[in-house]
Amino acid sequence: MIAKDAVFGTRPEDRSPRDAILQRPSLGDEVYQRLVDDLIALRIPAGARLSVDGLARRFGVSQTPTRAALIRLEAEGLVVKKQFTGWSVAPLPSPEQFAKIFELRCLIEPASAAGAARLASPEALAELGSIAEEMRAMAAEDITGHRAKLVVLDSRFHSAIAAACGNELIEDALGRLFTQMHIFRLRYHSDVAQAVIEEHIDILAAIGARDPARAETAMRGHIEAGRERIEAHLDAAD
Amino acid sequence: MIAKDAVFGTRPEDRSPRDAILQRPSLGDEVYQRLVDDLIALRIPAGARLSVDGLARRFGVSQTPTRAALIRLEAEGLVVKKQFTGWSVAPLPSPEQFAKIFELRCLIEPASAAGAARLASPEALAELGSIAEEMRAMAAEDITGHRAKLVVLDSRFHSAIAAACGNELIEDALGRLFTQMHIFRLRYHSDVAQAVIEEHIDILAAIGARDPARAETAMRGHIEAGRERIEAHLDAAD
DNA sequence: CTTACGAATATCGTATCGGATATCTGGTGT
DNA sequence: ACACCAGATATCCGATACGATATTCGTAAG
Repeated sequence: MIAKDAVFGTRPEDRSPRDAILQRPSLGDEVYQRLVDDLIALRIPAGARLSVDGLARRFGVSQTPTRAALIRLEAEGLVVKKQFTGWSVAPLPSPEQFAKIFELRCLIEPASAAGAARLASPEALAELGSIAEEMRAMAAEDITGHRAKLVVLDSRFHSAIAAACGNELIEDALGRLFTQMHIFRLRYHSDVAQAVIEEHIDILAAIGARDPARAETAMRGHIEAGRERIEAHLDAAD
Repeated sequence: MIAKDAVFGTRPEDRSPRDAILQRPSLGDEVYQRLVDDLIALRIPAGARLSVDGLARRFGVSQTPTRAALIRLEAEGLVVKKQFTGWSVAPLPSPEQFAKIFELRCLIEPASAAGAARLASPEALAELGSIAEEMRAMAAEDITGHRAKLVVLDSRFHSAIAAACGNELIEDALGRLFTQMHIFRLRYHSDVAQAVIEEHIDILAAIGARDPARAETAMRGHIEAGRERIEAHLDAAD
């Protein structure tokens, strides 16, 4: 894998204590992770200035790891740098850019679903099942109260499929898209619809049945339906 | 655009002197560019250690911009970092990884060709034409003498199509793949075949005729033919 | 109200330092 | 001869101080 997806990894706790001793994360990694958390939760507004000095003081570290984190974030498109002006949070994707995200997803994700149907390990299937079940239970209880959490689980579901398809390049490419999409959806208060949960179960059933063709079409329908849901939501007043 | 493709940009000279005064690149950017040039030309072998101190002395800058460049390169997968050990040039892609590159290209590039057929500007068409013509003239003269140059032009041709398709996300995603592929091809002495040049002309004709469907199928055939050519080449002794 | 100038502020990059860790080297014991 | 262990070395990680330069913003003049 070229770049580990630190945003929507399917198992946040997969770094065992034993490994933590052998390879604890660097300070730069920790600053990066905290900034990612803040950014994808919209705790820092789009366009806000991110001064190296201010962030370093806030996190209690020096400028060296802070710069490292910002450079990584810049490479992922979450922040932008302007010469002699500094870093700032990347502007919100416009609806046009959002359409481009869906265009690319629609090229890649049907194939990732088909690949997952062929190659998913039993553990990966269990992971997918638990995410889908968690979303179903949560939505049955109260869909509006778990808005942010459902959006996170939706990203985790798609990331888990990408991770199971056997092609790390596909996983990386989709990971970048999911981050952008996540921020967009939180900002525009785009809920996870009830239909999403049912579509996830359809996709999971096809993958579990080892039916690549059905997984592919289910995923394609899911993405196109999602695009239409969000466009309808954007047309409505906000 | 999220991340400017600094590897196979179609116009290396598009930074006019006027702009250079208004926004000269940072030292980190310059170090990054020089390292990219060295890496994609294989002037630094795969696996070689890249010490921050050594590179800083070599380029006549301090460690700060050198680290910035290495972090960017790491995010693009050209170098890898090991905690407390340092950076080194990323290992060569294995044939399996190479197949995964083609798998992803085959998902995206037919769509980028179709998009270019719909949206390419006259300037973009002229650019594509000049690249295709340059390759044709070069190959007619002596194909083995211009091996490296033809590989570069091939990447530029595909990058120009990606840039013309109207979706920066597609352009970015493909840019990463082209870099990996370029290095792989140079390392394994995989020539640009005569057929490649003719296939490029077919694709260009379909784009120029504003025929998305034909551009899409031509591109798909081109990529699959390329995969088969390289697999045949790998099977042969090296 | 608009424009221009200059001080304050922040960034970019340099230089240097110390602690922590990996790697290499050489010696010792079996 | 080989495995194993300890010390030396090189490098990275991070902190800090400083100068050069660009941006920003308040203020004054037209």
